[in-house]
This record gives sequence, structure tokens and C-alpha cells, in this order.
Amino acid sequence: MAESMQGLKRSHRCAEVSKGNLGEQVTVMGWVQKTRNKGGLIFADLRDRSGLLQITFNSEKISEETFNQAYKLRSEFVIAVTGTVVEREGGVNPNLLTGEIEIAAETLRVLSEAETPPFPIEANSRTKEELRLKYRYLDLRRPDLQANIMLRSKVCMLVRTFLAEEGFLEIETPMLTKSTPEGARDYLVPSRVHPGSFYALPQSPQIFKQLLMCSGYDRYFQIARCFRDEDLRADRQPEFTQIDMELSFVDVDDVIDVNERLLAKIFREATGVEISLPIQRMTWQEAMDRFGSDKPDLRFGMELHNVTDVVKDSAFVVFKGAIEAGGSVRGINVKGQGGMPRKKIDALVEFAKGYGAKGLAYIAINEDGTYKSSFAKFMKPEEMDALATAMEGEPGDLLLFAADKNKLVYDVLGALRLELASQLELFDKDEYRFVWITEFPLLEWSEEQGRYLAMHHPFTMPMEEDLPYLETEPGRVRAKAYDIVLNGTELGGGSVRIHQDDVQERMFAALGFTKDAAYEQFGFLLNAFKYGVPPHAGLAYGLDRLIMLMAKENSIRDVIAFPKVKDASCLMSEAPNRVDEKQLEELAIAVMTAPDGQE
RNA sequence: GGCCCAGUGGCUCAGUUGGUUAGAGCGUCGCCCUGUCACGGCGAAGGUCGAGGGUUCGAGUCCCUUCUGGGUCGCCA
Repeated sequence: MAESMQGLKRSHRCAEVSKGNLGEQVTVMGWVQKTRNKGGLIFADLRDRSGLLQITFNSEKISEETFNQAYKLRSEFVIAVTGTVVEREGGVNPNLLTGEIEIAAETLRVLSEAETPPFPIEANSRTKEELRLKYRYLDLRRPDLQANIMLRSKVCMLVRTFLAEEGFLEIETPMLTKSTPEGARDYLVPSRVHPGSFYALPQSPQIFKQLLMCSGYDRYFQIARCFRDEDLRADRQPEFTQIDMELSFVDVDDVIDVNERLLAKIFREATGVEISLPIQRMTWQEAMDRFGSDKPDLRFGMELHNVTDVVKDSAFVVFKGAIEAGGSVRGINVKGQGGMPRKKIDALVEFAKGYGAKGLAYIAINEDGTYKSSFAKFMKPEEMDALATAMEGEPGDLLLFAADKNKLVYDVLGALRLELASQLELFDKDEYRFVWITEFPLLEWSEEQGRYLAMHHPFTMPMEEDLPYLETEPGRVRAKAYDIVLNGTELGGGSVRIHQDDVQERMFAALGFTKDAAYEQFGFLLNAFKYGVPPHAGLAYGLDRLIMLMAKENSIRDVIAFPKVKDASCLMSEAPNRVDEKQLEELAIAVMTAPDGQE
């Protein structure tokens, strides 16, 4: 039976009661975690988001009616207890914040009874995620998830405080906006008033924040929801949150400076982690050459070696062919793994093939200095020695080589490096290694579309010294773009934007846009730029990823209150769902699938 | 769209080469217990082995299809 709480007022959260309250009468409310019934004495652990507090119901000290009520308490009942804070008689529980005290209950109200939950409400749950997500409101009661959600709230509060002090204004931008075909797929929202026309949910507030710069709000930020209709991953959800900012009259160093101080503050105050400033910077080219990735994990070595020059005259056709086709041969040295069984090496070869490699060449250096290799028969002994030397190979090492186009070699070795580090546990899980990656290529050649695409977006400013090559050698133009990377995860990124219309026109030309096509898509931005636009630059963080790393979780689902699963549906609400014919009619939409979802 | 992993009482799992009545721990329910906190004692209930089909004298186990969830490649300016 559920009772009213009329006349009662909660005085403390459970874990807010402390030794300082000894002798006081308090009223606490929460969920029953567990009861331990000793016959004439009942213990109940009461839980809320602050933690646990032990309540005792003593048959000799309270009314028979209250005791009988306590006898019937079950897990997850919501109760209100008034009682006195006392020291524990039976010894302290060092595992509990409130382990030295307990509440000697005087009155008890059962505010709500509860069925037995489908899985245990406890930290470190081993329950299948499918079930947890179906009953997300129960999953969210678990202490580790509550800690994550509270951490997230704290970080948002710190971000707002810091940026406000730095002169930023928090401004909202529209959720119903305009679809643009560049980039990710948009989520579309039909317009009732304009049959056949659609809004798009924003992939990011990019254009609007640039317009705010045009309007003179020289420092803007927003904790903004963004939407992308692409396939999910452990660190990708169809809707996610960005800490988005834009600044006027600044260059790269200004943006980096304010963001380093922001990161230092939130890590210090939310997690106690000190970041030493300034954060290391590395160009995109260096990151690719050394780590095969534009988001390198710097917590361990195993860097790439370019051995193209060493093997360019060898008879091994795999190496030779790749080099002649304009590619390269690079390798990583897996220290001390020369004894790796053939089966495991084969598994690594398969792993590499998953990234498009045709194979993986290897040399295991035996303890006596001899080689066990997949391609030694094609090589002269002195070539093998030179290769081992170039790789800094020592007895007991395993050398792995990829030979192909540069991009593929980077991808394969970059992924292999991470895979091996994870298998061999080469990094410290408590370490936070930040790095700024700078000087990204402005453009990326798309084989599929037969034209250059913007690596970041079409408003990214080229580096001044590379501007002359925009028409002649677009591929070598670097951008004033930067990413902040933490432990191999891209936390955020941004750029200086183009504010000169001649540069913007050249950029669109490089992308193969006609002036008309550019105006069709971004006309309101280009028009705005005619009326006085300040130089500006910005950055956006993936808030979910940031919290995931701070909370040491492996998936952003564990830091989002109500996440979606792989096919972008919600197991709890069962969204998305089919809608009434009437609703569709009103929106002038015809659906091509039958009601059961079959084509 | 491709590849890989998982699905067995409420939860987490075991289940041998295909062979009797599918087991365990936790939880749940009942009785007992005044210092427990992974409480304890005694007892009990609880299963279409994700679904469908096939092979077989016989399928949780082998084969095919399919559903669900996870990881990943493609994709994500």
C-alpha cells in the first residue's frame, strides 16, 4: 500500500547524514536496497543518489504496527523514515560513507511498493545491456550510472561557469533547420504547412554560430544537441551533445589557449586529474607518420618506421610493387613478441586484412639473432639486416610490415598498433595523454566522387603560406584546423574560418561547386559575409566522449541517460514507431513499406 | 551492406563425442533468528534451452533460415 508523504519533509539525502548529526532526529526518504531481518531487529539499507544509509527497526523500541510494516519491506520499496542518528552498535562498515552511523527508526511510511526488479540494482552490473536498456529507468538507479550522470552534470556546470567568466554568451540555435547534402545524412522533419518540404535536425550549429559572429556576439557557446543519421558505434549515437563555441578576432593560438584552460579546470575540479599546460602539439603529418592515425594514443610507443628507402631495391614484389605504385612500406616493432605463435600472427594478418591490407609481412628476430620471416627468401641477408636495423629490431622482437598506398599503410599499422597495445596491455588506464593535432589537410580526394571534399567543412581557412597551391595542388594545402585528442579518442575539433569572400570563392571552386550551387546551399551565410564579417574561429567537443573518458567507460551509452541501440531504436520507448495514416496524410507523406515493415 | 561474438529458470553462467528426469550461484517465496552489512539456518517454487525448419532411434549440443543485442569495416563534411 502506498502512503502519502503529507506532513513529512526530507531533511537529508542518505549519505549526507554524518557523525555530525549524532543525536539529531532526521527524516530520510529513498529506495530500500536490501533488508536483513534478524527476527526482533530489522536492518534496511536505504538508497538514494547520494549513497546508502543503514536504518534499524527495533521491535522493543517502536510500535508493533511500525515493526510489522518494516517486516514487510522489500527491495526497491520507496519509504520515508524518521528516526535518530546513532552510532552503530555492531561495529563500523568501512565500505560505506555512512558506515559509522545508522538511523534508529521511529516512524516508517511506505510511499510506494515495488515488484522485484528484472535485474539487480547494484554497481558493476553484469546484466546484458539489452535488458538494462529496456528497463533504463531501473538501470539508471545503479550507483555507477548515477555517478556518470552526476559527473556529466558537474562538467556542464563547470563549462558554463568557466566560459561565462571568459566572456562567452550562451545562445541557442534552431533545432529545425535546413538540410545540406554535404556531410552526414540528415534527420528530416516534414513540414505540415509546406507539404513536400522538410526541415533537417542540425548535424552541428556550425553555420548559425558563424552567423552569430557576423552579428557581433564575439564569444558564443552552447551545449548543443546534434543529430546524424549514420550507423552507430560504441562512441557514436544518432543524437549526441557538443560543447560548441566560436570566437571573433582570434587565431589558432587564442582558441587553443582558452580551451587548454577549460580542459584543465574541468579535469581538476570534476576528477582531480591535473593536466600540465601547455598541451603537446603535433602536426597531422607527424601524427600519421609516427602513429598511423590523426588521433594518436600517446600512452605507449610502437611507432611506425618508414622503411621504403631500405627495401626499394629488394626483389620482394609486394614491397617493390607498392613503392612503384607511389605507396610506401612501413612497419612497427612489437617489442619482445618475437616468440609469438604462428597462429596469433595469422590472426594479426586477418586483422590487417579487415582494414584493406592484402597481407602483412613479418620478421621475428630469434634470441640468437637469426630471422624467422614470411619473406626472407626474397631478400638478401644484408637487406634483412638493414631492415632490422632500420626498425631498431633486437633479438626477441617481432617486426610487422605493411606495403600499399600511404593511406592504407597508415590505417593498417595505426589499427594494428592499437590492437596490439590492447592485447599486450601496454598502457596505463589511469593516464591522460592529451595532444593537439594541427595543420590538417584542407581537402581530401574522393575516389568515389572524383573530386576533392572538405576534410573538415567548406568554411575552413587554408594556411596562408599554402594559399597559392589551392588551384594548382589542392591536395597539399593545409588548413588552420585542430583536433584535441585524448588517449586515442578525438575529443573535439575546430578551425579558423574563412572570412574573406575571395578565399571562400576559391575554396568552393576547389570543391567543384559552382557559385550558384554554393548559394543554393549556404546562401544565407555567404550573404551575411557581404555585410562585415570578423575573423573568427571555433571548436566543438563531443561531450559524451569527454564524459566517457573521464568516467573510464568504454561506451558513451554509459554516460547518456537514455541512449539508443545499434539500429538507432530505443529499447525502452520503442521509438521510432509507425504513425497514423491520418498524420501522414496531413504531412502529405506516402510510405512505401507495408505496416508490418516488409517491403 | 560485409565480417566477428553472444542468446539455457528473474539475473549471471556450466552443460563433455548427440544419449536417463537440463544443473549451479545469486535472487524470489514460506518459516525461524536482536547487531547484521556478500547476514545466517531450514524448506519450496521456478525452464517451449531466442524462434522456425532439417538430419537422427534420439538435438541445448550438428546443419539451414531467421530474430535480438554487442563489436567492427564501410559510413560518420
